[in-house]
Amino acid sequence: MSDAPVSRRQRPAKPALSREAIVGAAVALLRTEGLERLTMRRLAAVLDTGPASLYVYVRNTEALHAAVLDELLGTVDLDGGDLEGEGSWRERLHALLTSYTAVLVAFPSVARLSVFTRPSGPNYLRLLDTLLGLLAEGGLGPKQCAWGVDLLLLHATTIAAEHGTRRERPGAEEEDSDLVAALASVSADTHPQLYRAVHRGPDGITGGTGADRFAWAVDVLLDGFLASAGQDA
Amino acid sequence: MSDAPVSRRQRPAKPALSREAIVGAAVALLRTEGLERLTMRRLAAVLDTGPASLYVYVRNTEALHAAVLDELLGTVDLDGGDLEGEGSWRERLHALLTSYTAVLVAFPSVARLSVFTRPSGPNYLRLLDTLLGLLAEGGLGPKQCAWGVDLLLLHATTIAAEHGTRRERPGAEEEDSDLVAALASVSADTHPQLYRAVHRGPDGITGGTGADRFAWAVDVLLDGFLASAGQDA
DNA sequence: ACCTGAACACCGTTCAAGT
DNA sequence: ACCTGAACACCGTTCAAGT
Repeated sequence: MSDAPVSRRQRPAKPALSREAIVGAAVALLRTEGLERLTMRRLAAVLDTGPASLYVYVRNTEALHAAVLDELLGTVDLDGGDLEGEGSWRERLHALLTSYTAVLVAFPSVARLSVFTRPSGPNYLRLLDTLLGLLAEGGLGPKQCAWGVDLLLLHATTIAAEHGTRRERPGAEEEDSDLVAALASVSADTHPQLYRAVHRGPDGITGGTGADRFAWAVDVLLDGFLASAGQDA
Repeated sequence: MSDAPVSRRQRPAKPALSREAIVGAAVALLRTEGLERLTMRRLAAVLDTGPASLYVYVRNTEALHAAVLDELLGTVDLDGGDLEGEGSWRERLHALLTSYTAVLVAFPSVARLSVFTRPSGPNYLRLLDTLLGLLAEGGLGPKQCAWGVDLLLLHATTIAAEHGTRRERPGAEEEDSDLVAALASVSADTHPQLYRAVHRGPDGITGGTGADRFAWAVDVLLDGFLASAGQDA
């Protein structure tokens, strides 16, 4: 019996190819190298095969990326972390969106991807359901809930993409300070409004921390939903 | 005198290389081929030279894209089109943002780019100044104006990117109908909130036209700004 | 200073041929 | 059915050598 060749011991057995194995290896590659380096060719190399073999299981690069996004959405904490169902609907909603952005900020390249990729996997559906429940609990009308969920997620996704990108890519910081420099040298004569908005400290156009501004924006949206509900009653 | 060789007549004179000429050709290439095909190599070919020559004037591909974005922002109508200063601040703001999105929807790939590229050119600064003026006219406080401008532009940019992408790329429509199918088959037992939001017609989660939803979102933001101003007065 | 040929180090995707 | 070698048609960027 047991006549598995010794070579199996020396080099780890080449894992059988499967969609699951491919997506798993893709997520691992994402974690170590980032989405930019998650290419069909590199992935094939990791799996010890040629790129052509992947096309049996994955339609193309875009489909691969979508599968990876689906996978990551499973790590979002839907229960509001520490709160565990405690706290007002507004607090739990803040916690949920913060967890969502945290996941994406950890993978800025995926955040960028997810701005333009509508997932449809089970994790995304569960996220939608939970968010809708919180908004309904807040007393929003059906339309405000249905349309608002999109807006909240869009906002959270974009913020995560921006923040993560700034953190990750040196080029982005350059662009940022290009803008900061341009704002600083704006003249009160030609851009009166902008000049005032720039020179106003923490309430100015460049003021506040990312977290402050994120929380502020979420409340703006929620208050806007509430006001909108009153208008089309 | 006049001893320009006849060959000049037969083949149009090779235009002198310059940053201006390069960006001009880049915009032309963008219009005909889209951002995806606006590569250093193609651009060089159009300019009848090798790719290496472009690096004398443009730092890299990213800088080229940023320059192209700057260029396009110049075509946004800041005066609110038909309104020409008529109408309430809210109406003019809607008109301005609509013009902004229209420009970006016409070039979906640039819209995608501009979600993650903070321009700092004169056209962007003028846009900021005009928006700030409209918000101030609406009676918003300094913080609401300064932070709100970002939010409005972010929203408009993202919507344009999404809408344009859906219009342009067949793959996006596939993703979309993947999601529509997933939503349609959601069970009331496992996803009660989502189930209700799906089966609610025009006010449902997939209801309304893009324009409806865009306008609704802008008003949500504006109402949210107004509510937020009351809170931290 | 400006320009460029040629090279380096990559890509995604397809397809005929193998097992 | 699954897998793959090899090819096709591209990329961005650098650099030594030319003008």
